[in-house]
Amino acid sequence: MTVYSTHQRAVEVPDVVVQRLPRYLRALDQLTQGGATVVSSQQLGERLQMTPAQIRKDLSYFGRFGKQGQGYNVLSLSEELRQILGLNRQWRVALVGVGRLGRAIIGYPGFAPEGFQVAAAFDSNPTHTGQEVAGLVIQPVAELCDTIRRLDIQIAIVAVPAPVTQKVVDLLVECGVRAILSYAPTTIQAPPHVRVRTIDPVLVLQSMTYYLGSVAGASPAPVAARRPRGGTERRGLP
Amino acid sequence: MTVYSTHQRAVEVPDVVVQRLPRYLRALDQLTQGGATVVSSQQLGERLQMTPAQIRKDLSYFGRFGKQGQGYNVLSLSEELRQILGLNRQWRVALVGVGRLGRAIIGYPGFAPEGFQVAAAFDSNPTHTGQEVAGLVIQPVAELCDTIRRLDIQIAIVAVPAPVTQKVVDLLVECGVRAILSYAPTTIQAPPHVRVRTIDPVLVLQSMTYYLGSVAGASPAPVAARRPRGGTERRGLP
DNA sequence: GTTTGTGAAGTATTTCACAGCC
DNA sequence: GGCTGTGAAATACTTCACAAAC
Repeated sequence: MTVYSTHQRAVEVPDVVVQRLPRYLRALDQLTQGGATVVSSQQLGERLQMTPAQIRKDLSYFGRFGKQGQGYNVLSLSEELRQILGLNRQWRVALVGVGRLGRAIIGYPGFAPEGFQVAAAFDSNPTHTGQEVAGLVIQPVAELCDTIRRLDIQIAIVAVPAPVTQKVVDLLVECGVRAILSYAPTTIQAPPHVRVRTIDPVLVLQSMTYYLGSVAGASPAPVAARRPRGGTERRGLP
Repeated sequence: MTVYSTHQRAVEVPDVVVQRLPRYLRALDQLTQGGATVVSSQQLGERLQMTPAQIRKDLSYFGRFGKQGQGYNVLSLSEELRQILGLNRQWRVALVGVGRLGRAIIGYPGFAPEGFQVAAAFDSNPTHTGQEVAGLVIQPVAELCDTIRRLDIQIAIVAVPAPVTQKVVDLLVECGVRAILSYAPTTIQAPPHVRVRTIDPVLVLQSMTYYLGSVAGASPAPVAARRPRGGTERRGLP
């Protein structure tokens, strides 16, 4: 997976860069739908609220996809990105925890069109197991490893209560899962060969209130000076 | 909101630092529950998978909360952080979009204990408006500004389809909302005095597959060398 | 004229390492 | 002995700016 540039020097791609690639891909898909065939880093930057230089630099980690004086071919660049990200295949995903949140995840229509198929769902609660949710029979956690290996599942989504999250993660790792998306509001430990990312809306809200000032309805002034960097923050163009 | 250090020099607190504070707070709350009264940056770091130096540096933006040779008082540090983040009050939150996802958000039990009360819900679909969900009557979007101003709401959660997201955001901004948490898979524009953060599980999955390699069941090797930085990634201690 | 790809420069963020204190 | 707070050093990331290509 280490990328070699034109000059055959091994270059570690920063994770921040990898995290931006899907956003480029999405913008390109929208452009395709809009009928565009070519796009410049400038145009892409306007759409994504980031600098053209950053887009060019990011893409240059992986190859030379553009044409000077013209820009990037929308279709071929999106094909390249899909290739780089490993998205030109289906990924089967296991869901652990089929409570309120887990059910919302199973029912979320955004995964399938992008090639992520929730192929198995597990819960430890015997009242849930055996139930069918969105065409999936909830299995007991005891069957987790068997099913994950049988279906060659490498990605898991965890939506269990915080106190049991680490145990579930340990089990998933043991069964061979290599990427985990957790919705549990807790820190997770995993060996370095397993990628873990957490989605936690409360943490997001709790950091945004910092900028609101705690006095109700007062002091809208001092916020303007502060500018965000990176992440999912929006950016002003210079 | 600009913070003055001991020496009265104005210091801009980096947003990455602000984003980590809620994680410290959560760890401290867990420690309290476990009966701990004092904690060192070392112990906190182990719990949160980050370096002690980073924790100390982060906290030092806001004051001197620790005691040499001893560590931090768990209770008073968590009180300080709550103060800094503006969390020692209730925040009323507006929800826009009461489809499948919006309903899951209304029903999510994690907000209230942290002081975030979903106080109003809106939808443009007349079949939804008037309905009661979790004790909240869904209002038409036409009433959005009135209600937001009447309830002095400064935070909104947006769970509408991508194509209408920008329009909803513009409206919210116009009504005086200053922080927006969006679940829509699309880039959002907002003036600099409005904080915007997006939660997008598909983007997360799409960047994780990069590290999996696209060959099914093969090449588990090259991943180990790559190390994450910041964000919600876990970190190995040196 | 336009736009890419990229070293070099400029920022931002993290980590080191140690004086000072308990 | 242990631990914080913090300048300084190291590293990571972004932006600049321009030669080369169309």
